[in-house]
Amino acid sequence: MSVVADAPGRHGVLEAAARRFVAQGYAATTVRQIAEDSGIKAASIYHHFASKEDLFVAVLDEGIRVMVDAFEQVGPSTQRGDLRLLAHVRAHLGTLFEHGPFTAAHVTAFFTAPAEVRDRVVPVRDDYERRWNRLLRETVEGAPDRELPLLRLLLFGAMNSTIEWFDPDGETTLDQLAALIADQFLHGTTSWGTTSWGTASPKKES
Amino acid sequence: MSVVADAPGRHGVLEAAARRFVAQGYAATTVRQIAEDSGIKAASIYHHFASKEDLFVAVLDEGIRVMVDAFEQVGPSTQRGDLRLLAHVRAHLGTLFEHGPFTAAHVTAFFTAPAEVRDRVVPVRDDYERRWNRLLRETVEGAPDRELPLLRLLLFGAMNSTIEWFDPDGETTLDQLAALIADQFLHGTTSWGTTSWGTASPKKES
DNA sequence: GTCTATAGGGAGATAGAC
DNA sequence: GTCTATCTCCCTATAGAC
Repeated sequence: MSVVADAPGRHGVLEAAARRFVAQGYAATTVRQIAEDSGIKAASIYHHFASKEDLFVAVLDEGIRVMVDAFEQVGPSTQRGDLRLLAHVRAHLGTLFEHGPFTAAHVTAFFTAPAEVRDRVVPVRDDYERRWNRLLRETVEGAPDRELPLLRLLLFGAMNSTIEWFDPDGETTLDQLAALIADQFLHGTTSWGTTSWGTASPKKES
Repeated sequence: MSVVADAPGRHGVLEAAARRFVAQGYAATTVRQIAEDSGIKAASIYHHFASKEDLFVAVLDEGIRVMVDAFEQVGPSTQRGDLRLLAHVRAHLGTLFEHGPFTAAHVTAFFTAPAEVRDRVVPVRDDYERRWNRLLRETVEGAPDRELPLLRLLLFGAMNSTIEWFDPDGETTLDQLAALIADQFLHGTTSWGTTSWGTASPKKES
């Protein structure tokens, strides 16, 4: 904790804020802590952001930008259904563990914010969710259209929960975790053993 | 919000606290709010609980008790693999939506608490998680033993995420949702259509 | 078991110098 | 763009009467 960022300025503050929001939630994070992590004083935060609430919204906006970017970079090149879904699952997990703390804030801090703050972020979330609905419609065969949003919510639930227990420095790689999740989502657990994904290892505690 | 409980006393305080913690998280919830919802003054809270932290731990302890109770009541009567898992998925969803706000606090409020508070609850969580590991070992065929905890985490992620979007008063019943989740977990999404689960309907917003 | 009163601390945010 | 100093508010928790 309390690691001073290399470069201050607006983006340094934004990243320090994201890390604190992820670790402690919105309410438990103080502007003074964010300032200390950024290497400046609390009052200086207000030169970059009008309020703690605005700072939080800026963090979540950046988180969505990272997610949409990663989604776009997968591109339509991978065409077969299963591999295409796998590529997007891997990209989503990448935004949680490899592309800074901004996306993780959506998972761990979003619901710790007051409802009025959450409402300001919902519109940008919708865009990302629509991309996934479209993707599932094109890769999942058999499921009726009206159930796709619900299947997406279950897949998001499984993917996003990893932020609470997966250790990216453990035995299992993100590639293996993505393969496991994509395979489980598409084919379930009873048909196990048709593919081998290597060893899986969650953190010590739940 | 701010609904005054019918009966005060220790359990009234506990339930009011659980509701607030679920809705706002640990840090954003004040002892004054809990007192107001319970129909007493803030100072009176401290007659029942030594601190806000103790009150929070008591809520989570009760949440685990509800979960273990529900798990036990399913019993070993349902013997076929798929139906047995379905019964436990249904029971777990029941604790989230039908048995008071205590279990929901584990999903929405647990990670909003300071780490020292979370650590006090981890031991009681372990018990419930072990039951599920045992259940999956007996109902899921094919998966290697060392991957079962990871599959459990994915299933928990999917089940627990429902607290963020499922509307128990909507078109879909909890029975249908449980069937959908159990079927998806065991058989995936590509073999869809072999069973019909009725209409699924999440809330308006994500 | 609940109350009034209050201690003691820390929060978000602003004013104005440099 | 960052600082020091400070305002105002509300938090958890305690003391002691009833």
